[in-house]
Amino acid sequence: MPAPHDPAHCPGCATPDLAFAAHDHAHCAADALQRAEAITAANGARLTPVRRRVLEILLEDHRALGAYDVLARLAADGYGNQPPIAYRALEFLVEQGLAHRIQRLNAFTACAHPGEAHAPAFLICRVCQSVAEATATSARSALDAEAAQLGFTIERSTIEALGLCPACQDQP
Amino acid sequence: MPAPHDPAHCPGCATPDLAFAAHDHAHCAADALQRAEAITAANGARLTPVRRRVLEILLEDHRALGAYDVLARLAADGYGNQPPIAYRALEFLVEQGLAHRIQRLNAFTACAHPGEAHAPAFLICRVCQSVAEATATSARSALDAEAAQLGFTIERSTIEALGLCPACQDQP
DNA sequence: CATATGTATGTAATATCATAACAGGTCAAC
DNA sequence: GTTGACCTGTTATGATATTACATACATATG
Repeated sequence: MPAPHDPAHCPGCATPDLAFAAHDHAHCAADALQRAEAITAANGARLTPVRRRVLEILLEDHRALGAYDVLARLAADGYGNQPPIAYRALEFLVEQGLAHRIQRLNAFTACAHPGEAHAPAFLICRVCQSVAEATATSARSALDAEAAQLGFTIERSTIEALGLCPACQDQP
Repeated sequence: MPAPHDPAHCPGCATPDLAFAAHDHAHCAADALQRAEAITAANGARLTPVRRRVLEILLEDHRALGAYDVLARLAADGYGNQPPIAYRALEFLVEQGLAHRIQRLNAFTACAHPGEAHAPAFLICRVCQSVAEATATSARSALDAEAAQLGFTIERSTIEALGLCPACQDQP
C-alpha cells in the first residue's frame, strides 16, 4: 500500500484550485494513479489495463474529455474501439471516485482529490477548457437547506459553473 | 398589455415550491402564457405559433420534456417534424427566459417565474419527474464567493439536484 | 404597390452522445 | 481443471443535437 498523500510534497495539490495553479503535473498525475491503485484495491475492485489507461488519459491535463475522445485514444493504443469500451471504463472510474462526469460538457475529468469523500463543484473555463474542482461545501449546504425547507430530499446534486479561469481573464 | 402578475390571485404561485404545491394549474399555465406575450413583446421578439405552442406544451405540467418529445407533439399538431423545429423554438424560449434547460436530463421545462430576473436551482424528483425551481440565492452566492477566491469569474452556473419530492417521499 | 431586407420555418443530411444484448476471454476459488 | 464472476470485444441501435440550404412570411421603404 502506497504512503498516504502528502500535499506538502505536491506543489499545487495543497490548493483547491489545482487546475489553475502552476504545479508539477507529472507528479500530480503519477500520484493520482498510485492512489487509484490503493483505492481500487481497498474496494476489492480491479484497475485493469483499459481502466488504468483511461485514467492516465484523463490525468494528462485538467480538462474534460468526451467518451469518444477517450475511445479514440484507446483505439490508438490497440484496445477495442467500440463505445462501450470507453463508457464502461469511465463508469467504473466514476463509481470508484476516480473521475467525475461534467454534465454540461457530456464529458469526464479525472478526480483531483481521489479517496477524499467529496461532492465538488466544477469551474469550467470556456476559453482554455480547464476544469477545476471546488469544494462547494457552503453552496451545497445552502442548497440542501433550501430543499429541506421545501420538503425535498436531495440525493445527488450537480453544481457546475462556466466562466473564465484566472489565466484566461488576463488575456482577453 | 396584461396586468402585472399578482401572486395573491394564484394559489401556489406565491410559493417557491410551485411544482410540489397543490395549485390551480390551469390558471398557472394561462398566466404564464399571458406573461410570455408581454415579455416577448417588450423584447421586440415574436411569440409565433410554433413557439407559443411549444411553451403551451411545456406548461402542461411541471416536468421536463426532451426536444424530441416536444417535436412529436408539434408534428401531431401539423408542424414540421424535423429536430431543428423543436430545438429552435426551445432555444428561443430559453433566450427569452420563458423556459430552462435541465442539463442533467437533456430536457426543457417552462420557467415558473418568467420575467423575474433569476438563476434558479432545479429540484428534480427521480420518481415523479417533477421539476421545481428553487431560488438558490444563497447557494449561488456561496459558489460565486468560492470561485472569486480562486480567481475564477463565473458567467453562468448550473445547480441541479436529484432526489425525492415531498409527495414521493411519503409513498416509497 | 413593388420590392428589398430580415427573420422564421421547413427539410435533408449528418454529427455526436449513449446503451442494449450477446459472445468470448481471463482469472481466482474451490 | 471446472465453475463462476467479472471483464472485454463486437454488433446494432437508440437518443440527442447541429449544419446547411431552401422556402415563406413580415415589415419597412421606394
